[in-house]
Amino acid sequence: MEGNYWLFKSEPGSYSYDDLVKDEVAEWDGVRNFQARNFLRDSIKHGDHVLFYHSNAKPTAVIGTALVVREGYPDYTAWQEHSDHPDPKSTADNPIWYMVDIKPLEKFSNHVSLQEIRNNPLLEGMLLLKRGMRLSVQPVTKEEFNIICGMGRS
DNA sequence: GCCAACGTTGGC
DNA sequence: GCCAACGTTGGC
Repeated sequence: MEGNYWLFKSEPGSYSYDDLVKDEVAEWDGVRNFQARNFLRDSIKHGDHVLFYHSNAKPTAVIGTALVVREGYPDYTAWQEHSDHPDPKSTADNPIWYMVDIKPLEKFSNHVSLQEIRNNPLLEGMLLLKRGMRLSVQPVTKEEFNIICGMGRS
């Protein structure tokens, strides 16, 4: 039984890879999309590997990797009225949104930009490259994960 | 259950 | 800042 691989998007202006390094562990809260929620709640397991991607950045790129250290549990920021992502429909008794905890693993010496990913024929199947793909939590294959790690170390 | 309006994401 | 793509909401 082997772990799975994921890509998490974050806008560096709100939470960057360096923030993760500083915090040592991050609660991946604030995801408010049902498809991404299902991954967080049902599929992402302790020990799974994560590509940490900066969206809305210059350039947009995979910055490094992270490790899942806690499996899906209710995103309590949803029922905190003054959090960044309140959702009054979610309650402690009946949570709608979920999150996981991650810790930093490896910061790449070479940030792997979206352009480099596009230019690599081995990665042409990546979900990230699909038109209109906006999922902030998405699966990647082991092969894609390893190829991007290789590019990040070169 | 359809679909128009609206809001958000995210690359450029 | 623009705008295409997509998700969500709500009237009917």
